[in-house]
Amino acid sequence: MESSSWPESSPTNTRIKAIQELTKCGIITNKLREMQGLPKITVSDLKSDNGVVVQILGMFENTLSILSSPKLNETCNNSTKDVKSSSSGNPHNSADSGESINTISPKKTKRGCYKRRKNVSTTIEITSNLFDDGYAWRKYGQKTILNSKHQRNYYRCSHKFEQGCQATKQVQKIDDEPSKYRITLSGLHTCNNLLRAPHIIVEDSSPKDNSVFINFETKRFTENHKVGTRFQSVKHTSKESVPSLKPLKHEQVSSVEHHTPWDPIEGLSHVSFEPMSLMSLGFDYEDMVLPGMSSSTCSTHDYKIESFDYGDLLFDMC
DNA sequence: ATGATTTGACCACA
DNA sequence: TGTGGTCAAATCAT
Repeated sequence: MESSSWPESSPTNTRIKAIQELTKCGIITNKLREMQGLPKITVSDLKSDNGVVVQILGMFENTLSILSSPKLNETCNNSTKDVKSSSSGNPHNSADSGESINTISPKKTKRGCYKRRKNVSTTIEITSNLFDDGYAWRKYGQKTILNSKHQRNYYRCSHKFEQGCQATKQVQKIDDEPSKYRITLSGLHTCNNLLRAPHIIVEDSSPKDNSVFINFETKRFTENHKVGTRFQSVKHTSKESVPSLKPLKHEQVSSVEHHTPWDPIEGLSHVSFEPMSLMSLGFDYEDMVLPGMSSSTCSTHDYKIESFDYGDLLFDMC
């Protein structure tokens, strides 16, 4: 379950440590954002200059190690299926392990036994087409929403079980504007599998992640078959839900009606603006303009609202 | 065979 | 108590 390994359910000390780390991250991230005011930031800037990125990386690693420490898992182990899944690293195996655990804790025999995440970051975007944000999403649910013509689709990060990534995403057509979708991103990607700038993520030894992913429409734009399942859900979603992605020119509008032409940098940074995404990107601006992404294949953002709320902490990324 | 999607069921929260 | 978020078995796709 989503919340099991989240600080919400962790011991106070552990949570405080995590919060401290995240606080530092917020400060450093702000520094980084100030840097973005510069005319141009190159990879070499990011790597050599000031070590900010290195600091961010270190802090996130610290946070993640704190949150994924066995101690923490022990405390969660009693009440969730998430832990058993992540410990096995395989959702299918987890079913088996779940059985055994269930015998210990009868409560877990019940489906849907989980705790909802309340203090997770949420990003709401209104977009007129479904672009790929560089992450691998897996659909886990679809639901009819009251007073809404269209169903809402639920996605989680494909690396949820492998890496305990907590990110989830909801996609729903807007009633008034069926051509547009509201995308709600929840949680931060703690996985290291951002595909958009794979050559940057040199630390990742996984060969599958070293492929450039430019998948705005699975069938038409996927250049690398290894990533064919990325956002595959779009292709398969039924009837009304999420149709094929269409190439559009990009138009980005902030919540204050700020209209700007599509900018690959801006656009992408808004697609995944979580700290982990930013960290994983580590890009040069030129690196952002991927083949096939420039010009007409870019997506349309109309506006978005972002905030990162970690309990007592609020990182306003707007 | 393996992994992704569908869909009914279950539970937390307002 | 109703609604929405998630789980997980069944089904589908590769």
